[in-house]
Amino acid sequence: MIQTALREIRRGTAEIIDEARIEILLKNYFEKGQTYTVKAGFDPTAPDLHLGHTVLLQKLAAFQKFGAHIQFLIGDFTAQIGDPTGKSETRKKLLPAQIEENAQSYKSQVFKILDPEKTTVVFNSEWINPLGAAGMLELTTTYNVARMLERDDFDKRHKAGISISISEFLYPLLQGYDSVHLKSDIEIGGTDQKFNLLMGRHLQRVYEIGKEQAVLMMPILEGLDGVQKMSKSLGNYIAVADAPNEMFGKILSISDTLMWRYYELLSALSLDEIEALKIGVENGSLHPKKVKEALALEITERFHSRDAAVNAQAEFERVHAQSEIPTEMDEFSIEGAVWIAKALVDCALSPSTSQARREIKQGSVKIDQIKLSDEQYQLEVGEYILQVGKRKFARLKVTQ
RNA sequence: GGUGAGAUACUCAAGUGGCCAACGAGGGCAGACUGUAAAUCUGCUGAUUUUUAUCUUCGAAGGUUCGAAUCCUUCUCUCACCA
Repeated sequence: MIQTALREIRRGTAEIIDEARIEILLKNYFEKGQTYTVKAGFDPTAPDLHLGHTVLLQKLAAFQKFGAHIQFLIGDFTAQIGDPTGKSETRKKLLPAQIEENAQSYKSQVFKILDPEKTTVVFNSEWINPLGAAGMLELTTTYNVARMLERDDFDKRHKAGISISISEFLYPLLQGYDSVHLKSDIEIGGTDQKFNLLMGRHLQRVYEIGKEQAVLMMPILEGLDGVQKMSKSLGNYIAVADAPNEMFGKILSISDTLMWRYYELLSALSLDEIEALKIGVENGSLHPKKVKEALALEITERFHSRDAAVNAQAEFERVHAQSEIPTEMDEFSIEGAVWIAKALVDCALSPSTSQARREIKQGSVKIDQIKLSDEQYQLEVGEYILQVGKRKFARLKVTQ
């Protein structure tokens, strides 16, 4: 039992520090019913969550199955400093109103994954504000500059002569102090958080709270391209708020290799179930596409509903397998006969008429399912279904 | 503060007076093949209904020239070494 739980906990992790401690916590839970706390901190800087963020949530949900109570920490105080992790320059400060708004957005999203009964949402300003100047000063005596500069990103910036604000030195200290205040048993975070996570252990020792948190680090989820990390700025992300059809389609478009990665980090299936799928694909009894569809269904259902997911699948089948048109698409209306390239731009199917002409030349434009080759084509009054490539559709009404 | 090097399209990167809307690679888009997978092959990848054309673009602003990404001046920023 403990071993099964431990396997699930270990699943997909990049690194675990003090695994023995986790094992003891699990043992106490299974034998004596004792619960323990798992802390995870979130910067309320990014209101739109994508699947990359949910990797951590998924792990927290796994912990909840094995007796953990989650301390879902929203770093409203620390957000005022800005986490220096991975940044090459000092971050801009966030306004309190923005922080509040982002925090609310987080709360509404995370309970799609976490069990609210076993979760406490906390804000670190609650205990950092009362700390005051004296407490803050005390905190700073626990660490020194040389060790702070050992940290990779600080080191690079320091050597390159790029400014590091003193307040940024406080960030890891405060994050660590959160663990002191919350008396966390375990803290989880991304691999890039290692330094900050270890600070929690350090400070728990210094402040003598009688335990040192175990640390569990999750890898960064790759985006749709399978190479770079999932991020909004790279455009390779699946947002938690994506419409069901879009979400389903995006998941189905990932590569087979990446699919297993997503299974490992995002699926709620157990390791044994995933292993069974893998074997099925390898011996040919399962088609990889079916397996990917199952994943797409699971994830779409998680953020929407069973019905929405099933519909998305049916829709996908219609549009792509049978190359029919989707049931729903954006509708546009234009007055008077219009040049096709212009119409494509107006329907947001092409970014420019030049691009539209190229697309026509390459045979990717279809009107009512018929390929168009004449780039001078004029659309007369009537209703048309325009298509560019395989996935962009629009319904256009040309009026007098 | 001193000296030197550099800034070219989404990214890297060639181009040192006209053949430059700018080589090449990556990325992206599209077509073929497929399972909207991967791999592979092909085309496209500043804008514009003048499309074997026109306009705008090579850090910014001026200047030289019939003609400038390329030469000159000033400015802004980045990097390296020294202090």
